[in-house]
Amino acid sequence: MGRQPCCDKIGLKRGPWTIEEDHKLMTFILNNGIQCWRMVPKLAGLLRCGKSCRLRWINYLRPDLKRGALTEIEENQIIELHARLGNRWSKIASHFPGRTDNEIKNHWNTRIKKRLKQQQSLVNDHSSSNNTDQNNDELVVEISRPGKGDQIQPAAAEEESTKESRDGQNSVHHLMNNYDDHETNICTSMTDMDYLWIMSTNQETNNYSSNFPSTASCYTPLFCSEQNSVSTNNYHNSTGGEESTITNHEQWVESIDHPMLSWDAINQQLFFS
DNA sequence: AACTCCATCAACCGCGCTTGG
DNA sequence: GCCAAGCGCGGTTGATGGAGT
Repeated sequence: MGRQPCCDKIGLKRGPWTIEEDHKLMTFILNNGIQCWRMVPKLAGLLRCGKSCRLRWINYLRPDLKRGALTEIEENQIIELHARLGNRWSKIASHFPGRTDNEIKNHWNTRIKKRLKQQQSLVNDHSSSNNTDQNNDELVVEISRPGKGDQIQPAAAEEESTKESRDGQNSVHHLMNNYDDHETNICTSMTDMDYLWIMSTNQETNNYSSNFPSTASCYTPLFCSEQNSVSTNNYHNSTGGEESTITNHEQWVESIDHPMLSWDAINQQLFFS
């Protein structure tokens, strides 16, 4: 016999999450951590499948999420990484603490793609006027590549990249050689608090349970970190259809009761009751 | 003011790999 | 070793709000 099915989907809620559901999930995970997503909705009192809970936590509720639009520097780093890694969004996102793969994927599909297209058409115009037969894909990457240490302004970067393309360098190879330098710069915007949070989580496996401190109060300072400040979230009120507003996760954490229930205890309750 | 179009992004779907019985 | 379930990932969809007419 294998395991029990993840969810039967009958009687489970779908669509946008309400503030009540978010609160339940957030409270449960802060109090108990994550050991088994399949059990989370049951134990948290949610009519959602575990997969949906996991997605909501990873993409929206995680306290270490970095909110706000991606900066131009981040955008350029994404372009670099995409040139190296392709559509491996989770790998790309792992280089941006607090950013999710979904966020980066959406940003790529809605903005960067467009930006590259525009740049490519500019390059096409330019190259056709110059009677050159260079590879357009290479040019796109080169134009988008930030200068070392990301200090180069866009116009200067374009000038430099144009110069490089004239020099006939292989851009992807060039990017790979310089990647380590850029990688170290990606994290420079992190605050100490961000760092503490990251140090307390297992970034490789996304496994929060093993390193999750046992009290929610441990996280309160993290929510106060400026870099981590959570923007105002709008929710669709399930009862009235009216939108209600919550400022950030701080309020939730403050409101959380702290009767810690370990996963061991939960397992005992489940399997020995 | 009303309507249409478009951009954005949260959420879902399905596939493939991993893990446990 | 096999098979079924869990999980993570990438692609896609649909709801929403803003801009344009």
